[in-house]
Amino acid sequence: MPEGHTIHRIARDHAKLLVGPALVASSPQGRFDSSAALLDGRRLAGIEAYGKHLFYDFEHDLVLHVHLGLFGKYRVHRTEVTEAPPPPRGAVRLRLSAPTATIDLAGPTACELGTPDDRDAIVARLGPDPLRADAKAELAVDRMARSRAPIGALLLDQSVLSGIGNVYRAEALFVHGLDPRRSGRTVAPETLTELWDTMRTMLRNGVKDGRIVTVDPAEVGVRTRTKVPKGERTYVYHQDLCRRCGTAIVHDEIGARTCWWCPSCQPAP
DNA sequence: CCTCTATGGCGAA
DNA sequence: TCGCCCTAGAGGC
Repeated sequence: MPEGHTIHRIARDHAKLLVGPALVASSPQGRFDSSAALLDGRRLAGIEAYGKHLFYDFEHDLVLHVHLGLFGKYRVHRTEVTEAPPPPRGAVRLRLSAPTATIDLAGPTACELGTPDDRDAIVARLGPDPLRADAKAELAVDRMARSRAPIGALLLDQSVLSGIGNVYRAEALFVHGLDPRRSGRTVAPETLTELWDTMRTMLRNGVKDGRIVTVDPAEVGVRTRTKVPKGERTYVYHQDLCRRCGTAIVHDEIGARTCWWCPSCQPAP
């Protein structure tokens, strides 16, 4: 489920559950044993989300870096103070417990302990994240405006901007009528700025809703995004027919992932 | 039971 | 560009 919206939501939720008390850390699966031992008994000062990366700031300059990748997932268990968390289900790499909450992490691409310097090095490789208040949109717009690469590949390039994944890229390009194969430098900078704004709005909605819904609810005949039925939440991503004009959706490999678009609403360059 | 898929990213060629 | 890593859930038999 993880594009940037998921990551920022996790940062917010986990901070509420875990910041403050000394935590109990373990690796039920065993693959994070020695690092979990280092975390055990420490307090969490805060959590930062940057693009699709999570940084858990523990006391004494210990930073837990988590990247969910394609398969990574968290499960959250709320408990009474006197109640033990349920036994871990499946391959749980890391379990962190506060008195009233436990989080289980399974299947992450990255789960590693490091220093604030390590964190800075990772962030330095990332383009601006539309969900962050400190994001400089011009950096991403300039990169795209100069690039010969397809715009569909640029949106997935985390060094250009961070947090966009395969669903949001297809949907944002649809909204602006852009064929994903168009080279970045053929797109007007003003359009690229509008594209950035669209992605930021989509991501913010995703944080709020806890899911990706990019269609206008009115177009589907419901009042709110959360009422849009499954399978009707995107215009072109994984669709057979364009939800706006009915044209058959086409798809192709762009930026190493399958991209869907409407050949009518997003005319070829 | 098996096979397939997925909103990601890395390092080796 | 390709292979590979990581896991859960859905669907087929």
